[in-house]
Amino acid sequence: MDKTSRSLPPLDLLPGFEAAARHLSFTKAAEELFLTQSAVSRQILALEEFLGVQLFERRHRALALTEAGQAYLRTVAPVLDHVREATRRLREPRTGHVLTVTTTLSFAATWLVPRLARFRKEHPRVDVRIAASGDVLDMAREGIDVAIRDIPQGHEPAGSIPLAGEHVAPICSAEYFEEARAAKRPLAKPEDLRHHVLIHVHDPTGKWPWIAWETWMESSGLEPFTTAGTLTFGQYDQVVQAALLGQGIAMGRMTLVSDHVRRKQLVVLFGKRQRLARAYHAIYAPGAAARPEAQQFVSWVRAEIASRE
DNA sequence: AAGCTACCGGTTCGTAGCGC
DNA sequence: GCGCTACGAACCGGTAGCTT
Repeated sequence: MDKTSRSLPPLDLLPGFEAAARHLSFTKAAEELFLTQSAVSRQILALEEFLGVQLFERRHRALALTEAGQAYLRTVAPVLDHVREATRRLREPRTGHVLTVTTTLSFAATWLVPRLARFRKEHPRVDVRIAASGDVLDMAREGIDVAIRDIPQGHEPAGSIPLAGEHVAPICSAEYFEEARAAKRPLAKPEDLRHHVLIHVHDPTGKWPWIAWETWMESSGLEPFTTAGTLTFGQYDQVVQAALLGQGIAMGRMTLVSDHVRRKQLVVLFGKRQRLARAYHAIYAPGAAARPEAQQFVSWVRAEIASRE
């Protein structure tokens, strides 16, 4: 097979390329890879010859990536990271007590991470790894044991375990609530929101309509109205943080903010929580349901949620 | 199985260019 | 001039494939 018919380059050249691109130095790449500078230089030359494009601009006492080199690095680096991670997972001692959990960034940041120490206390032999991502992952391929996701009603995958229904309600910090009352701008009824700043999640693609203020207003039978201002954040945990700091009124996802409400740091406004047609579920990866640590983790999440509802 | 050969990927050593 | 860089030639050792 000649090189023009090969779709992959010689794979042993890629770590040299990645290291040289990262350090922008053949010498430093060589030190990292326990090779000589010359060997790295030859690897890069061989790769460039295979690809038919120049990856580096050789300058005096300096190295720079060409545009092609930058583009190639953007693809190659994560692939090598994946291979390294997969290799590490295969080679690490099989203690059987490492549990990898994927969930959304918002659930990880606002619910899971603050409670994880409690799970560790109850199950000190289980090492939990959190892979927070909004993407739907291939659990088997990514080495994930358990996923926690909020799933629309009717779309639950077979075997998923319901954890908690999702409710939303306007929330603000207790201090903000009191100050608003003292300033004669009380938060007694939904219409009072017009005198306050509303905190939004930046959602240009409409992925999370159920936590949009517009949806809540519509469901509450309110005509759209302008408010004193808006604050917008990219992630839901930032929304919660802003509400805690008294920067305005946020749309509270009750499962995620229940601890703050219980500690009276956050106040649920207008006394009414809207139930959404979606709920948090735990999903086991194929084969993971039989692992005791996976069962322990899911049971613990259920118990934690139930105890705070 | 043993020997030969070609090839590959590495090293060593030397060269050249440039900035300080 | 020194120190750092990349590059190239010559060479070495291991391996795969072929021949006997």
